[in-house]
Amino acid sequence: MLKSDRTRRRILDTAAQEFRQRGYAGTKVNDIAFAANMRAASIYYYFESKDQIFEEVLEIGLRLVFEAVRKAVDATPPDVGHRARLLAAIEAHLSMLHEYGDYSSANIRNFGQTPVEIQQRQMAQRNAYGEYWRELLTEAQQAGAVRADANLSLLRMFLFGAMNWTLEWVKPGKMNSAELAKQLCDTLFHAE
Amino acid sequence: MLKSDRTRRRILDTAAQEFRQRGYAGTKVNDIAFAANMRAASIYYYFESKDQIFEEVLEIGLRLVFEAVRKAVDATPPDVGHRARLLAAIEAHLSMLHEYGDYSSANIRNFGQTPVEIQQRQMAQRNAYGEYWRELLTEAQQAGAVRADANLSLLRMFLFGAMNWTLEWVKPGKMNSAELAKQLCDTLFHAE
DNA sequence: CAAATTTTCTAATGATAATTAGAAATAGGG
DNA sequence: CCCTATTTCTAATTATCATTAGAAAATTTG
Repeated sequence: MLKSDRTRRRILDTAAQEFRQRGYAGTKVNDIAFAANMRAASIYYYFESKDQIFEEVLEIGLRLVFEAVRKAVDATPPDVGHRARLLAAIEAHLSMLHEYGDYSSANIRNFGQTPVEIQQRQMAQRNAYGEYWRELLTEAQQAGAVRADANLSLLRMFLFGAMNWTLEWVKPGKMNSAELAKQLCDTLFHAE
Repeated sequence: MLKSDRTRRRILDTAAQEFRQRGYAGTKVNDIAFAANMRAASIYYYFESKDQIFEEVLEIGLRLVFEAVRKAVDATPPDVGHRARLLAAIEAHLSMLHEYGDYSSANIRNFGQTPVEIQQRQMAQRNAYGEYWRELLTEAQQAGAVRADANLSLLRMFLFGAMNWTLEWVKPGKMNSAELAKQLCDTLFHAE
């Protein structure tokens, strides 16, 4: 890996941390720079603007989770039940959410306070992820792994809320994704 | 009501809206002032600093919800089941959350990005609210209204997550607290 | 109405921030 | 070691922002 790529990555990592902690407007290019062991001007060798850094952090925060979930679902054997597939998806979401907590939390915490132009460019990705889960849940319900009378739109929002909120209360490094996923799955999908 | 009290209130209302929309650091005193039909300097006749406004918005955002929930619970007749009491609490939380959406969302969205001194002063109130729910759930479980094997700490966090997340997806003015509360209650507390 | 009080405004002040220009330093290949 | 391309820095520049001073306007009270 090239040195410049590593530096770019280091800037993104520290930026994600700052954005999570201080918000979009509260994060100063200077803070990012010093946390990454450089001066503010050097940042501009890698990025055009603070906005560009922010947007890339947002994008990564969602993409890593989406990719991990898709991969986990694809890796479940065909003969495994839909309930187990949901469990795998939830565990992957939780696991990635916390492994890259600065990115995903920067995304979740700041999205609603992001300038509209940036929000709009991120919407396609967001919608795709929502749609992916909608399909997962629909198939699971059709297979009887989720109560037939459950309102899937609501269920999905409850699920997102419960999962994403873990970023606000699970202590850093204390995440037990498998256990948490199991409990959440049992709580929300009690179909039998 | 005194005129100056009304003005103070108007400043808080518009400030809450700005803090929700643009975050703690992204909200300018000037923006608050113009949205409240005055100049920035006039704000300082009512508040010592932007931080003071912010802190008061945070406090109101949580207090209104806490008070509404306590009141709703106290209003349930003694002979009503614990499950119905939980339902009343959830509906009150959701209802207040959205009725004063700018305040509560300003609180929820920005708390994690708030300067530590401010966070610390808000912790007592936060903890009290959490404790209140812990007791509600404990009593409900003891009465058999919640599965005996449920982990109440987790359940409470799932519940908070699901409820608070509604601020991010329920369209303004479209909140049907009663229906949403019922669905959430059924989903999370399926004890029988 | 006039004096006293409350409220709001205009115009600084001083800090802080994003970004740029262009000079220095560093590193890799010959 | 030297040349070249890459990377980083120092020092502006320009803008924005919270806050204050103190004058004007509005409101209340006698």
